Formats: sequence, C-alpha cells, structure tokens
Amino acid sequence: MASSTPPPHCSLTATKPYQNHHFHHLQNHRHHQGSSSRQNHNWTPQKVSLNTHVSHAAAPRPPPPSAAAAAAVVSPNYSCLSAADFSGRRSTRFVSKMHFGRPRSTASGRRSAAAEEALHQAITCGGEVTCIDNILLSFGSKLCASDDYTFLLRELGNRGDWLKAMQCFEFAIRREKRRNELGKLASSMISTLGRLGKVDLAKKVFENAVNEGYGNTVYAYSALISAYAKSGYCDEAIELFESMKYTGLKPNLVTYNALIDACSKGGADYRRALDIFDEIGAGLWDTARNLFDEMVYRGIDQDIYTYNTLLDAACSGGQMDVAFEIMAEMPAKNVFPNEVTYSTMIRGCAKVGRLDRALNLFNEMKFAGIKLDRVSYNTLLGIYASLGRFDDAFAVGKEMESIGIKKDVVTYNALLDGFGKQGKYDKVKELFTEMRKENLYPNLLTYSTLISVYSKGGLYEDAMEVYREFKRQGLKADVVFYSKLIDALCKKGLVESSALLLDEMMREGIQPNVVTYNSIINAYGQSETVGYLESRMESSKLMILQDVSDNNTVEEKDDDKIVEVFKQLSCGKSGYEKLDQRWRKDFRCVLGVFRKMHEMEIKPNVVTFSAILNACSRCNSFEEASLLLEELRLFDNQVYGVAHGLLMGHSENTWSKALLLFDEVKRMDSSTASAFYNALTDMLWHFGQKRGAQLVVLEGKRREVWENTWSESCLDLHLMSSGAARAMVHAWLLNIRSIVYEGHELPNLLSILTGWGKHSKIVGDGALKRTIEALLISIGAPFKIAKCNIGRFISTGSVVTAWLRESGSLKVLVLQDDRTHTGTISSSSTRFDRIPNFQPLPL
DNA sequence: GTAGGGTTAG
Repeated sequence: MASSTPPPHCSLTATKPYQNHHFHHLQNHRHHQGSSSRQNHNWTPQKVSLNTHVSHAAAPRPPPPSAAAAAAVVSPNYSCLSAADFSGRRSTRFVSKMHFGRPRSTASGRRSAAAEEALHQAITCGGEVTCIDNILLSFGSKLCASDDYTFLLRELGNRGDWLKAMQCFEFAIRREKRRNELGKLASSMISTLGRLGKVDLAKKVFENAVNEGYGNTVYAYSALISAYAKSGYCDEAIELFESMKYTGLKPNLVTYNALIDACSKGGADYRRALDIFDEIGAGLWDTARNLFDEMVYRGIDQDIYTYNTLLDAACSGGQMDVAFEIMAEMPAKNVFPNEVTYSTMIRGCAKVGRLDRALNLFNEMKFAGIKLDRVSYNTLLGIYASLGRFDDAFAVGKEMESIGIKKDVVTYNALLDGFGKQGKYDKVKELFTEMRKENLYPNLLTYSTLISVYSKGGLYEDAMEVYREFKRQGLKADVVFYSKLIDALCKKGLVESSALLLDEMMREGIQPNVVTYNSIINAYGQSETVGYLESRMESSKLMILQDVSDNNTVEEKDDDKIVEVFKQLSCGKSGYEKLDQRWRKDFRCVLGVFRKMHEMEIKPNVVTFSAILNACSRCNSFEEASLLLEELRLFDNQVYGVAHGLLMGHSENTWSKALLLFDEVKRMDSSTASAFYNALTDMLWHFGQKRGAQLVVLEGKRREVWENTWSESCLDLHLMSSGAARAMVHAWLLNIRSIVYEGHELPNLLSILTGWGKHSKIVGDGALKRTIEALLISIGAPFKIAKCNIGRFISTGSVVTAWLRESGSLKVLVLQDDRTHTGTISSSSTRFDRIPNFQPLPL
C-alpha cells in the first residue's frame, strides 16, 4: 500500500478532485443545486398535516389502505426532498433497504421496557400532529435520557417514518438540558435522516444543534458526513470534514470511514458536469485511496468498516483488480474479511461480468468458514437466476431455507427476473402466485419487473392486470419503473407509446434520467425497413405527444395513461404503426432527443454515445449519419469529433484524439468499454470504413477490452459486435499469415469462437455466427463449423497455411476504407503510413 | 456515529 509516500500535511486540500473548494463557514454552507428550491427551509412538524407513512414503496408489508391518501396529503415539498431525485443513478434502492433494519443495530439492550412500549404506540398511532407528543408525555420520566430516545429514533427510522422520528426528536430535546445528551440525540437524528435520504433535513438538524451549542461533536460531524455519503454528496462531505479543522474536533476512524464512503458514492452526481466519460468511481477513487493513506499517516488504524467501504468504492468503480489487491492485504493488517466483504466483492465481480470469479469467492467464503447470510444467499441465487441456471438457483434457495433463512421478496424478484428474461412466462406466473402464498408482499420492484417482462413478451393484458394490482396497492411508480416499461415498448418498436409514457411520467413529477433517454435513442432504426427518410419530422415534434384518450370509447374511459396504452396494445391497434415507422426511420430525430437531454440537464454518458453510434449503424445514409455526428460535435467535440473524423476518414489529428478517448474508456468497466468499441467499430464497418474499424478493434484488443481475444490457435469473438468481429477476423488472419510467411508452423487446430453473439439474451440466437460464416465464405477461408459446438469454426493449421500461401489471400484480407481524408481512394500504402499501428500485431 | 443485497440503457 501507498503508505510509503506520506501525504502532505493536510492532503485533503491538496488532492485533485476538489482542490478548488474553499472552506465555507457552516452557516454559509451552499445549497445543493436544484435542491434549494424544493427544500422546505422551515421544517416544523406542527405545520404538516401528516398521516402515517410517507409511502415508501418497499415497505415489508403492503401499505395500509390510507397510504395512497397519506402520500397525497404530505406536501409535495416533502416527497421531493429525497436526494434520490437529484442524481439520475440513484433510485429507490437505498430507501428500500432501510425498511429491513439492521439486526446489529438492535444489539444494544440499553433501552427500557417503556421505550419498547412507546415505540409500539408510536408505530400504531395515526400520526396526527400531537399524537407522538401525547404518547411520550404519557410515559413521563419512565423514558430515560438519550438511550431510550435514540432507540425510538432508530426504530422509527427503520420503518421509514422520519416524520414521527423528527417529532420524537423535537420532544426529546425540549425536555433535555444536558449538553452531552442533547448531542447524542442530535447525532442519532442526523444518522436516521441520513439513512432515509433526508439529507437536507439532516443538515438542518445539524446546523441547529451547532447553533444551540450541542452539535459540536465528532459524532454529529461523522453522522452528517455519512448522510452526505448516502445521498452522493461528496463535495459537501469533504467540505464538512475540512471544516472540522476550525472547530478543534479531531476526525476519528468513523469519520474517515464515512468520508471514504462519501468519495466512493459521490461520483454519480450529475453536478459534476465534466465530460461524458467521467463515470462513477474513476475520479473519486483516487480521493478515497488518498484518504486511506492519510489515515495511515495520522496513525489511525483501519478496521473492517474501512476496508469494506474501500472495497465497495473499488467494486462500484468496476476496479476489481484493485479490489482483490486490497482484499489480499487485509489479513496482514489483522483485519479479516467477513460476509460483508465477500458479498461486496461478489457483487463487484458479477457487475463486471466475471461470474466465474464471483462463484469462486463463494467457495472461498465457505472454505474460510464464513457463514453465508441472507444477502450472500440472495446474491448467489441472483447470479444463477440471471444466467438462466435455475436448477442451481433453486438449490441455493433450498440451502438457505435449510439453515432457516426463508425466501424473501428479494429472492423472488431475482427468480421472476431470471425466468422473465428467458421468456418463461408460465414459470413467472407460477412464482408470482407462490410468493403470495408464502405471504410475501410484492413490492415496486416485483411489479416493475413483471410489467416489463410481460410487455417485452407482448402479453399486454397480463401487464395491465399486474399494473392494476400495483395501483390498488397504493404503490407509486418511479423512474426505473417507467424506464423499464419504456424500454420494453421501444424494443417492440412502439416508440410512440413510449413517448406517451415519457410524457406521463413527467406529468407525474418523475424526471426521466439518462437511462430512459438511452432506451429511446436505442429504439431508432431498431427494425429498419427498406428505404429511408421519405419524410423528415421536425425534431421538436417528437416531443409533442398525442392524446390517446380520443381513441377510447366512453365506457372504457380509464383515467390512467398506462392502462390506456396497455388496452390499445392488447387490442393490437396501437394506432401508431405509421407514426412509429416514420419515427423509426427518421433517425435524425436522435438529435432532437439529444437536445432534449441537454435542455433537461441530463448528462449523456458513454452508453448514450454507443446508442447513437448504433443508431448510425442502422441508418443507410452516410450523409445523414455524418451530418448527425457533425452536429453532435457542438455538444461534445472530443467524443463526436473522433467518431465523425473516423467516419470521414480523416487521419491527421483524428487518431491522436481517438487515442485520448480510448484512454478515457480504459477507466471504465469492461462491459461498458466493450460496448463502446463494438458500437464504434460497427458504425465504421457499416459505412465502409473497414480499415478504420480494424484500427479501432486492434486498439481495443491492445487495451484488453475483450478478454483473451486471440492466440495463435484461437480467436474468441463472443463478446464482439458483428462489425468488430469481422474486422477482427481479418486482423487475426493477417497475423497468422505473417506467422506463416516468417516460416513458422501454425498449430494443428485453429478455431474461431462466436458464442451466441453480442449481448445476446436469446438462447440460440446465432446472429454473430451467421455473420462470421458469411464472411469466411466470402473470403474463401477454409473453416467449417465444429460438430460438437455450433458456435465454433475450426480448421487445421496445414489447410489454413495452404490457403494463406495462395496469391489472392492478402488481397481479400487487407481492408480498405471507402473514404479517406483526401476524398479519393489513394494508394493504400500512403494511407497506412499516416495511421499508426497498421502492421498486424505480432503475437 | 461507519461497511455489503433485487430493477432500467449497452
């Protein structure tokens, strides 16, 4: 570890990502952009007419009948307070977790029996303004000091009821005079609010506590830093940490742990409007790591929390190699991996597609004698389910039940998703019935999974039925719910219906995010028909949505746009086929969507870029595609400049810019990176820039975007798109050719693997295989399909050698660009001289 | 006062 290089005296102010942050006095703490207008600055519980729960969708029990009404009663200011709204990547995830509580948090048995009883009454009371006060008053002095009250705060927090917790807190501080106890209460309240994502309120509690003279404790600071961490407010966390210097408070281990957590989770914040490749993890990872080193420097020992937090940072950034290194160094520091460590690592592996390593970790865990807990089991089961290995998944379910952990909603959601992805709708229905028989209540995730599964399968009536049940439960859709549905409909070419839903979600006050828009961009040209662009819609028109209610008969009038959409779809008359076709074909509308994102301050990311390139690949007009890319350069010259330059065959500066871009991509996880290379290569290949495509693909190989792409005897294309794969076949054969001409022998058996094709979710879909088969035939390469593996082409070294020695083989293998910077087909050697890395790579 | 778990685009 980097402890050999001591950090500067105060490394925090010297480190890069936030060096421009100056200390602001707490009272001047700036507000989060976009949040200040929604924030209720004058929080007083008395002003709120409140009912019980604030409609947290993932409550373990279905909300009481009044929940929907309660959600409506609570002022919109409150429902918008959640930090989840600010950052596109965060959803209900962190909120839903809170409801299950943490068993360890109840470890302290210091509460009195009166506290338990008070809690019970608080939970069951209606939530009227005075009810908590009355309950607490009735217990009088039986509730002792901070222990009982912090218990109440925490338990109410675990149930998602921050309003009652706030009331309880205010009651307690009114009656408490000791500064010490007041400080404990404040820290506890801040922590509770932080866990529920109510970071603005947490900050107010903190500031108030500081002003009143009991908030200046390292506990309160740590709690607020942690609250910032949970909502992704890295800058604020750091600023607060730095402000501790001026208070004479010394950060301790917990403070550091929370701050590292903030750095690892803060990258999702859209306010860090850097470039489109500034994805999570990458930038802030250095900060987290520096903090770790700073702890070493200051003599603060790391504990299991520090390590698990740091590992989480590495894993969420897709940096699994680093994560494994860190994990390996733990025992030397006398910190031993626990089940949290393992589930963090396993999830990290699964995220970057290394399921083999994930499964190995499970074995390692068992070997190390670490018991799998609910999280670990669900993680394992989820991996199997996502792979379609249902026997294994069920075996895991059996095993967990055998040690007394019952299947929960998470378990079922994983199974439903897995079967749904494979199109096994009967099984989905069966499982859905089963989970209810087990008295498990479907939650938002369950419903959104089912609705999207059914929509993708065209089972619109089933989708509608589930949706109605979802509404009856009083659950509220969120951005993911809508995005999944929009994506499902886009994939069916129902772009207009998707647009309708986009409109509807915004009317509901749910902001689409980058994922929503990426789905829509991906829909362009999805099922391209012959001919193109006989009509050009103004891009702005795209966003004007039609009102389908006209098409409904009066008695069917249903005041719900989603139901209407399903109704129309299930009748098989969406009424938009014509429009859809137009939209589909008019891929230039992508620009309109892009502009819309810009307007809405939704930052495009690398997936947007890949989606746009894929849309280009589906467009038959070179002029249209190049024009689009050129216009997009106004938004991001680096990224689209490279794409445009390569497409136009500009070699002068383009390649050096491309290399810089590839450096950026290198920082991402492998599946994101390979999607980028696949998309770029596909587009270049599609428009005849085959040399360019090959350069890109070789650069990707050099940077190990696709693992173990080739050896002398085997070319593995299974992670590649058809363009990338074809460019790669040429490169590999040229390389083998050079081996032959150098006088070396080829291995006896040569094979080309295609697998099931790029990101194929359909078992047995051999699109890539068919493409490669056609290519091999067209160049006359003597390969044939292996008998035992239909995704594999094989040949023998001698046959291939003979073919490569034929006079024509070089000509068919060397790729040309249709367009070069001079606009003419010049002699190839000239062009190759201008572009580096042309020579087929030696092995 | 601090750490891990189900969903969305590729």
